Amino acid sequence: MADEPREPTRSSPWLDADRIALGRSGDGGILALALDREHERGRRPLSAAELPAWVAAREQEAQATGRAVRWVWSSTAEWYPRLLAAGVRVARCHDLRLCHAILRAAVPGTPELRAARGWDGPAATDDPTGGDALFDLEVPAAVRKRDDLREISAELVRQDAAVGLAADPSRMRLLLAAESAGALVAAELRAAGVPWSADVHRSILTQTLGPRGVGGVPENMARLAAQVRAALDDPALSLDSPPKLLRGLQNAGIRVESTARWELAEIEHPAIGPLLEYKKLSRLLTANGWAWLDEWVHEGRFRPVYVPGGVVTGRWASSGGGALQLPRQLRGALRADPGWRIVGADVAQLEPRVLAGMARDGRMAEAARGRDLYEGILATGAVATRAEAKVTVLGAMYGATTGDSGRLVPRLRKVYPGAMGLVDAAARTGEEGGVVSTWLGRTSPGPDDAWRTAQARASRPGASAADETRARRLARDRGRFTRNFVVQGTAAEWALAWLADLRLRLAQLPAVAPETGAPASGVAFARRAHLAFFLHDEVLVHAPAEHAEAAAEAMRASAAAAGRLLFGSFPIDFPLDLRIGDSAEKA
DNA sequence: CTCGCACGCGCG
DNA sequence: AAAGCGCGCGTGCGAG
Repeated sequence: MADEPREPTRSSPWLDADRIALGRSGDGGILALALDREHERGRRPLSAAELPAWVAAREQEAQATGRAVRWVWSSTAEWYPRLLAAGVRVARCHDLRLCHAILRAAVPGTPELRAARGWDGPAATDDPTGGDALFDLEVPAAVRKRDDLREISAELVRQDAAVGLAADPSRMRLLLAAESAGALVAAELRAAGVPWSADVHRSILTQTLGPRGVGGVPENMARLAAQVRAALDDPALSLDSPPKLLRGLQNAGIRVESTARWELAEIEHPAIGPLLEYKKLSRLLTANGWAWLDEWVHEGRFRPVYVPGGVVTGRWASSGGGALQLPRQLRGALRADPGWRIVGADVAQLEPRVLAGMARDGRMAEAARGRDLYEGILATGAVATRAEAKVTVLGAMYGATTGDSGRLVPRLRKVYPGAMGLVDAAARTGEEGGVVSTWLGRTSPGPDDAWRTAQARASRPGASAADETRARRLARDRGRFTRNFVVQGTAAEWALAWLADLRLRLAQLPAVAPETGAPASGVAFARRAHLAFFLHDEVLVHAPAEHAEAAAEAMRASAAAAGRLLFGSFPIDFPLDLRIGDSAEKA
């Protein structure tokens, strides 16, 4: 990837800015330090109470003069919530903790960066209650030390140096800005909350599970459980314990190895139908039932905890609330406030599109242009149906070797040698123990000790056949991981660039009067169109009805901008499925 | 009792 | 229809 042609200078409203570092002084106060503004260099001491207004003033000044500000702080998750709580948004930041992790993996030969203490590990606070641990005594000493303005400045110097040593500094700068913007979005998403109707949620639960009976077991589940027990002639059988259920099934003469749905689905037996239905209801009850509602939804808002950079590939993870696993079944409960709309957009086939862009595969880009990518592949005659096209593309990116998918991948290799060459090469690198990088330079972890040991054991003289088999299996497992890493990770980068651009566009839309503002969220910026949900390749915006069209247009424009920012003039497009409605349900 | 793990299944 | 990537979470259950 590093040998790809360089694009001209990358530029975007969220990239270029003067930097102001925020940290703490020895006595625990806050210090701000302008780094790129000669005329106002120097430390400005601030109290915690003064900080939000001072930051807001700087942001306003930046808006007025066109000289953008980038706030450099130890961790967005630790600094930004208190600003948001005071109604202050910032346009740009540099999240030293997240950027440290990227640079550490991506840029070897930076001993100072690697030796720096306190920059690894999770943020000091991802307190689901939104509490402010920043100035609490309970903040670990290493984190307090990390917030010292001198340490902030020193870390930034180390990071700037590391960027200069990156395989492609321009891409790395873009990645760090995108990662940091994502951290802002994550904090804002939590502050704004997902508009959630507990009434709709409850009615879905009652409709599906039935009313809660005695002992709290919903009636429909109790009825299904009774049917299963009757069909198995096992009146005391527990359906909630996989080992017990497995024994129960086997005792009834059903030959299964596990209680997984895909395995049960193959069995013809009167117990299976109600059992599968029971499992489905049970999942809804335990994951997103009445208890979840009580814990996570308050005053019309679901406030999940997002963890930017929480996945090795650069995707976000979540911690608390399960925001990234919300069942589609409940999408109807995600409802706009009165007078507001939900504007939803998802990217069709994001991963194969970024693959085409990375590989500069003109034929694959052609198949994707202006239409469903799978239809485009179907049109080449490589496969017989759209469904085949889909499983084959997924198989190519995941490393399928068997089944229909694995069987058809070689055909794809013939039609799209460029794209397939890229993922095949990534797999080979992984199998050999190497590291791979995304388009912007996020680098995969290297193999762990167990992996290296297994390979070493298999290659010494007199290695057993079992050693060799195990080593080969681990090598292939790792190859599938690195194969997918480059695609999933680059898709995550595209999505970050999309979010980064979109949040600034939405911030330009006018605010509505307080009385018509989203009443429940209690956050100043929620008086205008704002991001409400993000899920890998999908974004929901909560917008005043009169701004819904403008929000949709902003989403389209941001998607186009993200594509250009990553892939320049290469003709790969990222069409959105857009919808405007009262809820997040797809039509 | 708490903790870690496997399972199963939700999401992309 | 399937078996190939990345996650979080609730549950049951055995180890400490």
